This record gives sequence, C-alpha cells and structure tokens, in this order.
Amino acid sequence: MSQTQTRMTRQRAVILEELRKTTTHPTADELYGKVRERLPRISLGTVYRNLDFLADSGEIRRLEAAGTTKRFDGNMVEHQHVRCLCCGRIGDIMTPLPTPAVSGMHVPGFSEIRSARIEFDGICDQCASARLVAND
Amino acid sequence: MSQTQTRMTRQRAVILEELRKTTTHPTADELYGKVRERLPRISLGTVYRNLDFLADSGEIRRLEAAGTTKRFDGNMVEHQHVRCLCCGRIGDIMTPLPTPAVSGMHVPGFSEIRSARIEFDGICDQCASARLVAND
DNA sequence: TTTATTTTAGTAAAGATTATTATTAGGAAT
DNA sequence: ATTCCTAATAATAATCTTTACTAAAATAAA
Repeated sequence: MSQTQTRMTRQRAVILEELRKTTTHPTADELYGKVRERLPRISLGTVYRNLDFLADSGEIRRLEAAGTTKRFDGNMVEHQHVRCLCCGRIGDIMTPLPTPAVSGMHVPGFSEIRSARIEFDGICDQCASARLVAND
Repeated sequence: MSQTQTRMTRQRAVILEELRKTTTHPTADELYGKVRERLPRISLGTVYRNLDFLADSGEIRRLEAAGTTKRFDGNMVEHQHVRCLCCGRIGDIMTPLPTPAVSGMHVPGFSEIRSARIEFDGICDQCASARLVAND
C-alpha cells in the first residue's frame, strides 16, 4: 500500500507533447519557451523536474554525457572512455575498439561528418560495492 | 611580426604537469585543488584559461561532448546523434551503424561495462554556409 | 634597462541546475 | 459530487560552473 502514485498533470503532458513534436533536441530552457506558449504560468523548475521524471521513467531520452561538468585528459595516446552511470567517474580503455568509418556518410542538415567515436557506460568499482549495502 | 607569442609560465607548466600526472580526468575545479598545493596563490580563472589554451594547442584533450548544456530527445526509436563542432546543434542519424559489443569487456576500476554507443562530430549546414563568408 | 605585450589574481557577472516552501490540484475513496 | 491525502506546481533563492573584466605582475625582446 505504500507505493507512491504518479499523476499525469497538464504540465507534464504538455512538456512531453512538445518534446515529441520537435527533432531539435532542445535544452530545458528552450523547451520552457515552447511550453510557455501553451502554459504561460509554468515555471522553469517544473520543466526541469518533469524532464528528469520522464527520462527516469523511460519516456524520453537524456542526450548522453551532455550537461556534465567539463573534464580534461592529459593522455594524448589514442584511447576511449567509460563513464560510470552512477557517479560520472571516467575510466580509460587503452585497447580501443576500431573507430567506425564516416567517409561518405550523409546526414540531413549536416554538410559534413568529420569523425565518430565510441563511448562506454558502466558501473565503477566504488559504486558497485556501495550498491551491495544500499540496494536501490 | 603580428603573430602573437606564447609564454610558458609557471602556472601553465604546473597545470599541464599535474594533469599529465593523473588518470582521473579531472574537472577544472578538481585540478585547481591539486595545482594549489604547489601554487597556493593561483586563481581558478587561470586554470580555466590554461586548460582552454592547452586543449586548443593540442597538448591535452577536452573530454568529448561533456560540459555542454543538457539536451533531451522525445524520439525513442533507436538512433544515433551528430553534434555540430561549431554550434553544438544535434542531428539524428536514423540508420545507425552497428553498436559495438561490450560483452566480456574488462576495464580496470570498473566492475561492469553496460553499453557502448557511437557519437559523431560534424559541421551543420548553417555553420558551413556561415564559414563561406567569415572564414577563420 | 626600457618597452611592448601576454598572463595573472582577484572579483564580478552570467548561465545552468537544484533546492526550498507555501499553495494548488490529481485522483482515489468516500 | 465531496472529501481527503499527497504529489506536483509556482515562485524564489541558492548553488555550481564557466566566462568576462581590469589593474598589476611577469616575460621576452630591443
């Protein structure tokens, strides 16, 4: 009996609708502008909260890796990166998988595709052992 | 005569040294903490400016895609993304290249590799035509 | 040295996101 | 329909990250 209920509010519905209507991969603030045309009194915090909610419940996607704090790497040897899904920690993959070839690729809206890279997601040791104690 | 000279200052040298010494892919603020152990009077702005300088001159790497504003996507059909190197605009690649397999991968410091994805960099149409006029 | 110019420290400002709190409104149960 | 419980909202403040500004210091060349 103690499972929390979720409510489909007008705000949540409009946010979802407006996001599905566009292909521009908007930021929270850009979407706020769109949604406000229909719900002038909505607040930016509501947009942020619902985008998080919708992404967590699998109805929309967060663009991967975006929005995290900038990180730097002094190692110029070719390698790839894993990001911990839990804490954001970055690990190095020093034996990289082959990079996909982009020559000849054509994407609408883009005049040129320059390069491609593989990014990995995983769970780091620290977060994995923390989970043994406090499991979701 | 009008080419600007660059100076290897103590601050720049220490920032580069400390970044090369670690494999943690630090943020500007984390590196600031490290560098301050040796140069207590350095300012955070100097760290940011030199990280930008070093990345632009190819001595260090900026972690790809990190640090941009969060973006969202309402399209749950499997696809990949291109990011414009110039303006950050995102495009969709609806005929994705095959995703690399991660089963059996082992990375030191990580207990589990969950998934991999391919990300693309390119130049969008708007930026490409802007370049025709104002070329770097 | 003197000079010209880059770089720095310190601080302010801007931008993005999260937290707080009193109020509103979903929707289940009456 | 009405009542009631609690999730969700609006409004705002606070935090975190990054960039901009400026007078002073440092670097390299003349």
